[in-house]
Amino acid sequence: MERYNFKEVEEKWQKSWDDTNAFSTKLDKNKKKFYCLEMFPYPSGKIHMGHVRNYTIGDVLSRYKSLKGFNVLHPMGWDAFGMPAENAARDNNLDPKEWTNSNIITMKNQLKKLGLSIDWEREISTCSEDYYKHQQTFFLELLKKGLVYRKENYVNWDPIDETVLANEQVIDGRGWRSGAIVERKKLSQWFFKISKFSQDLLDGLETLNAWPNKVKTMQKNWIGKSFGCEIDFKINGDLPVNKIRCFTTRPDTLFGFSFLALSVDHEVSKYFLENEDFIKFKEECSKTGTTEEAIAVGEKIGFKTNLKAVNPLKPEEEVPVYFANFVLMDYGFGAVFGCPAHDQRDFDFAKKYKLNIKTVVAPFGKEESYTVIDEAYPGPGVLINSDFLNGLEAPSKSVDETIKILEKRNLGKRKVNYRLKDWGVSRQRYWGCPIPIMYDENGDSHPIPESFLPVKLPENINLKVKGNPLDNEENWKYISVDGKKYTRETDTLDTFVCSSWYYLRFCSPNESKYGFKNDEIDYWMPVDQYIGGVEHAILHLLYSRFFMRAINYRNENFNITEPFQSLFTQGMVCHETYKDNKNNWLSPDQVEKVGNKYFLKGNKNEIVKVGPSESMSKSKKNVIDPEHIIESYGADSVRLFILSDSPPEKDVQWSEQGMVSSYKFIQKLWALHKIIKSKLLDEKKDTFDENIEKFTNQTISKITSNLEKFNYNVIIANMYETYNYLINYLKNNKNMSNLENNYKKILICFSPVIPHFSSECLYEIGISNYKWPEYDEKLIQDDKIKIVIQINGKKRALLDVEKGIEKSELLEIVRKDKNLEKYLVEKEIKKVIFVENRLMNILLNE
RNA sequence: GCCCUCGUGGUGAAAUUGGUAGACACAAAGGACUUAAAAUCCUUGCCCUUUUGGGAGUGCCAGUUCGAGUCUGGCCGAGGGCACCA
Repeated sequence: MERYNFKEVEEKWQKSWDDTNAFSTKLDKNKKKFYCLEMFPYPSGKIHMGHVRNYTIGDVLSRYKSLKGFNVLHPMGWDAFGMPAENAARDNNLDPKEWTNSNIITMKNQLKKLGLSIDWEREISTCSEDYYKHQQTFFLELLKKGLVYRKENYVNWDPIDETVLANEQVIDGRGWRSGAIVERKKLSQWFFKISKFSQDLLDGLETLNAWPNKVKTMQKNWIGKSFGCEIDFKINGDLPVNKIRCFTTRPDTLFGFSFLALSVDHEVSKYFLENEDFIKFKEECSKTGTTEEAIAVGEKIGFKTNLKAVNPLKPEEEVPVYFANFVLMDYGFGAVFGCPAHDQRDFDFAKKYKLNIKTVVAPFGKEESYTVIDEAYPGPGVLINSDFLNGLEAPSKSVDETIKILEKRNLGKRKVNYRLKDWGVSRQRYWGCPIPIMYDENGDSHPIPESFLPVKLPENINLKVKGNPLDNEENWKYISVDGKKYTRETDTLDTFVCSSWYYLRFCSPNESKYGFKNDEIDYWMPVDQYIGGVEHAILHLLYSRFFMRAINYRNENFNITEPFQSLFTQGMVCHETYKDNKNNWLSPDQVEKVGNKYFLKGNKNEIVKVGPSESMSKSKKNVIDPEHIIESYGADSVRLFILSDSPPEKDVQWSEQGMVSSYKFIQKLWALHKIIKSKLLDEKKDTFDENIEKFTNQTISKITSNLEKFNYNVIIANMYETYNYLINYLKNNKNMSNLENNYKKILICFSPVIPHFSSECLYEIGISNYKWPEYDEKLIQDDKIKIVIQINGKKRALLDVEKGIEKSELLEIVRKDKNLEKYLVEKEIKKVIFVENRLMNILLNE
């Protein structure tokens, strides 16, 4: 038997697709469009299994939609700015641009070997001037619209390298390269006013019906709308501070007020800048990281002032005012009203500083005797110990009621607050899009004039400097405009900015004047299906949604608010982890499995420790190189395997055995193909066979609906079922006249998953132009069905009956059935539940 | 710590969306073919019964229902996100 030569076949078809630009797309208003987009990759060096999975999922969909007659846009590009290039370049004395571009070439070749139906004529790279120059235009447009501003913000500062660190570069509070203890430091930075659109971004979520609920919930929580009240607390003390404004969602617990906590950056802090203890305290606070997690987990510490805050509902009561490390200047007004009995964080703080803990909410039914002792009670209940508020249901009625009282007495104001912070886009790095701004001698910022745009990144620069490399480029740093000398902005833009609009660029990749053409985005946008990792659920997706609104804002020609119509978040590719006896990570190809035990390859004496299966990552060495796998088994086998084992939205375990079985399956399909082909050549074809007709229609129906629902793993099962059916069927059947037509349809159904194999087989039976097959609804129905008979809810029989059988008729059959007789004899039937074509449940009087 | 998601055989999973739990595959055991091995094919798969058959069973505990993997509440466990990785 001739074996299937995947190498030859795959190369042949890939070349043919390349030569004919088979997947290049043009705007065609007569055709319905389908824009399929997968999150574009960072060109880190080689593609990894996560890419294989992501792009296979998108490719299956694109090929299917294309066969369905859509004008499919399926582009690919490179998210090419970012830290890894800068680090690799710095460590190996390379140019980030060369490093990036050579990675792009490698990865593009690897993607082509997967047989993806990509329109490579639309390839873009965010680090090319052609791309980032438009981004500078957008930046200046947004600046003009008042959506960009400058403010001070904290960063992770490495005092040895004199550089800003990303959160991931801070390991256990120390800089990853220098080992210095990382400090919080304030820097003046550029911000996008995403908070202006808080409500709009929240409302927009309601329209995204084809997004996973979990992503919508995450974004909703991220935006963090809360209803509450702003309260001005009267302040007594020896400083010229009369009042401090607070936002709270629980004004109803004011009678449990026991301290007021301020951020160390609160304006009141200006009176403490000469206080040595306060300075020390502030330094102590700066050691807590900048992440929310670090603040939440870290110890709560405070600095007591001699100020007192007055309880607005009980003017005779004064409580101390503290500075505290857990209060953020970004949220509310940088001041928190502390009610320890009903907030765990406040409770911990109060315990530590021995402050009053007064219970003001009791769970329902415990109004008489309830007191908070060991932990805060944040749940619902009834207000107690609260004077005129007593008895109100908390928080459902009490919050609203309290706000009314505060408003009436002019002590507070109803307010909606959002957690969403403005987007800081300044990065103190070289390898990013330059921010088109310059500063005059007073330090005031000005847009770079149009005639000086784009601002190009300087080349051949020294990356091994302290601080920001661009800041050290004396030849680049200064610009002279109209005879006046300016200093350039040396920060570059966050790479999330690049990925916030790239999907527009794919619509007009060659437009040179502006980032996109209106008629092209009008046709192609929105993206019909966006596919990527759930790790982008919040930031990238929210930033993109913001970016569309920002361009839309005061722009009559731009009508997009939601860029991604449907979203699919795929799971990760996981593999077991291995360690040797010195606890060093081992890669799977260093490990050998004998029986149930794992050994170091070539050394049966050293047992390898097997760890849990985790997302493939270089640091844990549990990676499988897709290129190597494609070479050994072929692209179709890899595509088949990566889809087969788990639903695409869940994590999948990489398994060599699973991979081999996919490979074998293709070989079996090839053998089947040869049998069918020989039957087709046989001239005696006199019988028309209904069975295969019916089977084919059922298969088309199943695969079509599973494609629509992203049940790609089930499609693979459908493919196995199809093989199992056909191989048995052909054993027992002579030649039939309708074999070719049915086989053709089956091959087309397989083609989105295994395009090379299917193309070759279709070609071999002489078919080159084809569409997605339709199925006949009448043909997929069975006349005979199996119906479940339950007695008192327990399954007792499975009966073969005519489809559509009536309740009374079925009951007669049941009564006569020998196996069921014993249950029914001498019993009275109380009730019969009948679900047509499904089941009958007979309830007996016991 | 906060937010989100997910728990079904030895393993990955399927289940017409409240109606036959375990499709399809991997692994294992037994068998067939073979001098032998590989490859391939067949059978088996929790407990009781020789069989027919019966029982338990979808992380744990309750609840709703004629009926729960699916709905509700509580608990336990795993994973993801937490604003400068992309």
